[in-house]
Amino acid sequence: MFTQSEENYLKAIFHLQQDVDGGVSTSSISELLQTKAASVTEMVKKLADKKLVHYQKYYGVHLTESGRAHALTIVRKHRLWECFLVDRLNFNWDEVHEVAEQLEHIKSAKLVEELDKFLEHPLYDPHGDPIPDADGNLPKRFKKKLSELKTGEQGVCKGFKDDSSAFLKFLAKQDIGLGTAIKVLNIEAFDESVTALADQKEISLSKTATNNIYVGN
Amino acid sequence: MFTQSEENYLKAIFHLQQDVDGGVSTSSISELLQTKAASVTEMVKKLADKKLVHYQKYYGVHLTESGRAHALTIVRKHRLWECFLVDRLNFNWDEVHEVAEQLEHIKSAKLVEELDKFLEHPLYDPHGDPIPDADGNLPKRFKKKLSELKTGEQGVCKGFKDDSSAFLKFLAKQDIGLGTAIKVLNIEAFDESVTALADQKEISLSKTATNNIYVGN
DNA sequence: ATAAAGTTTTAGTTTTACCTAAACTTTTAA
DNA sequence: TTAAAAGTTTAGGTAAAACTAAAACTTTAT
Ligand SMILES: [Mn+2]
Ligand SMILES: [Mn+2]
Ligand SMILES: [Mn+2]
Ligand SMILES: [Mn+2]
Repeated sequence: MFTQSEENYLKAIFHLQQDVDGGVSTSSISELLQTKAASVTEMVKKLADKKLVHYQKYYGVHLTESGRAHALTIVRKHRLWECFLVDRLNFNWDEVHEVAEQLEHIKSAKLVEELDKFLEHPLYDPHGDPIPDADGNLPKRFKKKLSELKTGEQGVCKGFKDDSSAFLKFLAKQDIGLGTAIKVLNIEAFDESVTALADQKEISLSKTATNNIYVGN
Repeated sequence: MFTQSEENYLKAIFHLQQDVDGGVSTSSISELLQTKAASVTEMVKKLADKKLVHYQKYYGVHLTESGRAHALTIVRKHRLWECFLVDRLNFNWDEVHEVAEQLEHIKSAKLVEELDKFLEHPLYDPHGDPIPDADGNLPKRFKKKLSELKTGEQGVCKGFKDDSSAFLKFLAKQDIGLGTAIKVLNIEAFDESVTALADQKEISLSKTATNNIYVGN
């Protein structure tokens, strides 16, 4: 159906679309996919020919319904495979992403649905990211950040904006994971760094860190 | 490390090597991989540059130690994934091959070893083909064919030479699978077709069929 | 309003893995 | 033993997906 490269572009555009209101820029795609802007322009034209994106020269792209639907199937596969790796194969949450990047391109409708069944239809992946169902419906995502809590407030860790291996390893070191209860003890006026109680333990988190942690109750 | 295409060539040469004593011919590779002979010649030169095969113009190729080692890792992955699909995801044995052709190229040493552990170190895949261990050691393969049994002899089905979907579906229809006991009742002098008792049921098998079924006791 | 800065597109290359057609080598069989 | 057939390699080309360099366009800042 689609090439691996086309799928990577669709997924990238899907993710970038969530952070902007207008079209997704050539440069943001090239940055995310580690390619040059010129390569993006070329591919984007091909995707437009295939009616997967709307493309206005110089003003970026956005996914068509068909493009979005396909992007969601890739995201679904990526996150299901991450569940499999963590829940069944003893991978750590900070080492599944690169493998899932490969596995998400395996083409077999039956494989995805059987994997989903095998994992008992998980709603969130090991990083708290929602898994689209077979029809492309996304469970709600928690979008309140730890940095938005005031002194004395508390929340339960529901997901992470940055899921780089570096950040995930850092969180693991502080014993923060999905479900960890975090109470804000103090917010430093100077740099907005936070002193917090995470599962009884007192820790200190920079603004950069608190901005990348989603909380709920 | 290696491209998907290079891996497919290595695996093809590995499989073809088992049926011939001299070098593996360009045409046999091109037939197996559904490419043209000219493409094979090109790739084979590249593999020779990388010291994965020995290549003598006009006399075919054979794997070097390094080429064989890598071919074995791909075969290992292919067969482990087939086990996973059949044993854990409810795939039929005749629908796993194409998916395993994709999965065998996923690059992650940890994934292979964890999958092997998860499956409890299987020795044979769903078609009775032996799974190389992490060091590249292959369990013994049964190589006596059903067509070699004489009237009155019996054997237990241990594997299949042809594992095309068509043949596997045919076997399933006759209720023949790994472990099925088969007793030869009669061999037709005319075309060497066999009447046999397979798990109490009387069935008739062509020479083509009996040539593709391996038996042991 | 215009120039500078930044971004995007176009034009021209490269690499990989294929292809066809022609040339060459080996095998076969008259 | 030799000529035809069969198999293989070489030569030259294409398509996909990347790249660089340079031109074109948009945005921003005087
Ligand atoms: Mn991921
Ligand atoms: Mn994830
Ligand atoms: Mn197979
Ligand atoms: Mn098999």
